[in-house]
Amino acid sequence: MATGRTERPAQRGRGIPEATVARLPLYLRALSALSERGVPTVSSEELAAAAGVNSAKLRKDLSYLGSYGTRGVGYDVEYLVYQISRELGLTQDWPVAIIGIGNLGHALANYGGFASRGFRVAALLDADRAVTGQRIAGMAVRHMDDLEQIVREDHVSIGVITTPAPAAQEVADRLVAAGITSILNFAPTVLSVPEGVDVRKVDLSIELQILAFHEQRKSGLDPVAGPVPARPSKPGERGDLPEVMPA
Amino acid sequence: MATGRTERPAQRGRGIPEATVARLPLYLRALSALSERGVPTVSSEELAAAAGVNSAKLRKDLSYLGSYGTRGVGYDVEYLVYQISRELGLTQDWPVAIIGIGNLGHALANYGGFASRGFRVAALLDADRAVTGQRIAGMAVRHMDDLEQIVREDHVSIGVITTPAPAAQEVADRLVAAGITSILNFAPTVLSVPEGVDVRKVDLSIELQILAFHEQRKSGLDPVAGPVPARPSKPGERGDLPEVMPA
DNA sequence: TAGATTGTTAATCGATTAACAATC
DNA sequence: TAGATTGTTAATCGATTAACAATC
Repeated sequence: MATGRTERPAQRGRGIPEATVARLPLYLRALSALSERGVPTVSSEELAAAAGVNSAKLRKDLSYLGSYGTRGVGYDVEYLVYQISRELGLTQDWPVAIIGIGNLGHALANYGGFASRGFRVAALLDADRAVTGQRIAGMAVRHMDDLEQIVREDHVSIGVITTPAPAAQEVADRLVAAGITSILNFAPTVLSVPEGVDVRKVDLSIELQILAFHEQRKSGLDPVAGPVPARPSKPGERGDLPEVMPA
Repeated sequence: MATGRTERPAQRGRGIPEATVARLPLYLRALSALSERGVPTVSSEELAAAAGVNSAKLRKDLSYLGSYGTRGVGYDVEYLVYQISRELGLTQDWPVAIIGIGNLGHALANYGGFASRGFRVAALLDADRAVTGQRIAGMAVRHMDDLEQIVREDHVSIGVITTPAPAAQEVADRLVAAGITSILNFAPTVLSVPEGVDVRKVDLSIELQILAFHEQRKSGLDPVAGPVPARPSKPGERGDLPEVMPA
């Protein structure tokens, strides 16, 4: 193999920080919008504003991919779209399987945002025979029994779990056994998976709880409604009297 | 006001790191499960395992709330549930409005995970008269025209945006104007809001893109499909020939 | 008392940011 | 050339982690 193969800029390859990877899709989205508007070039200042970050961070992030800008000019929109897409692995199509066709699975099956970004919903799966066979978004829902076959034949490497929480771990185990190495988990459970399998989670109620925390600070009140549980008494402390909580 | 009011442990109050706040809901979920099983106490090691973090991080996180454990014993499950709930502001009920009743809004309206965690879906709203009036999860969908009234009367402080992307900013503006100060945004857009308004976003396709990035590294291939856009020529460089990309 | 486990310290690591030399 | 803007450096900030004294 020629030496050129390994002569990547030092920062490329494995070395892209996770925080940067997580922002690349934001840049890509902003760039796609510019591309559709026919904008040929964009400065780090403009692109950063469109993506909702500051320009120093944007430039640092892009520098991990290489030197794709032009000083005094900015970045070529199309070229940068391509470079980021390639870095994220979106120049190929990723077949995705959705497991658990309840309300959320149903919504995701119909979600247009996947197809437009290099993902293809290859299969909808459910364990309930009352659901299998139904047609959703033009696809028949298949039974979980077909999982292994589908993964094999359609080269599915990403699974999306939208089952109820109690079923999620078992589904994850089956996905892993079938050869899937990336899981997007919507069930509110911690999944345990072997090394080498990536799990990302989306938890709707966790996001709300984080908002509630900040909302509480804003309103200034420290509201305590309902009974306050007794602090468990420790040996050496005076008894079982519920102590007054700091208001 | 008595001085005791301000004698909080130094680390309490404003000082809780964001990363810690984001993990408190995880601990709460794990603790709730333990509570339901009737487990009276738990060690940092056990709780950390249940929440999917390491125990040093868990102890550090909990130490920001106060000293609620007992050395040699662990944490009282019920007591810690209460303390975390209080810190997150979940001892009160948060009325939530969902705006945009498409597939996703529909799914969220039916999502049980909200009610069980101190949130109450107070209203479903849509701008489309073909949708308003429909009953979903036992509630009638109201028209956007009623937004201001609903926010006022039901004391809604959290809005969930599940509209298509092009409508999201306008909806956010109206929510803010109506007095809402926390927004959970599912639309794939960067929202601009005034200081003091919190926005959190959930973007399904971004999560998939992050998975795709890592998936690509695993498979080892650096697949380039389709045409490679020409690198924009810079003055001083040789012409417009598309350069060969690093494979 | 001996064993267990917390709460905290301090070291390390990674991410953010401002500033500016390089260069178009 | 002068103005604009990148790419990079270095300082700062925040988060993670191991280790262990405190203490139940």
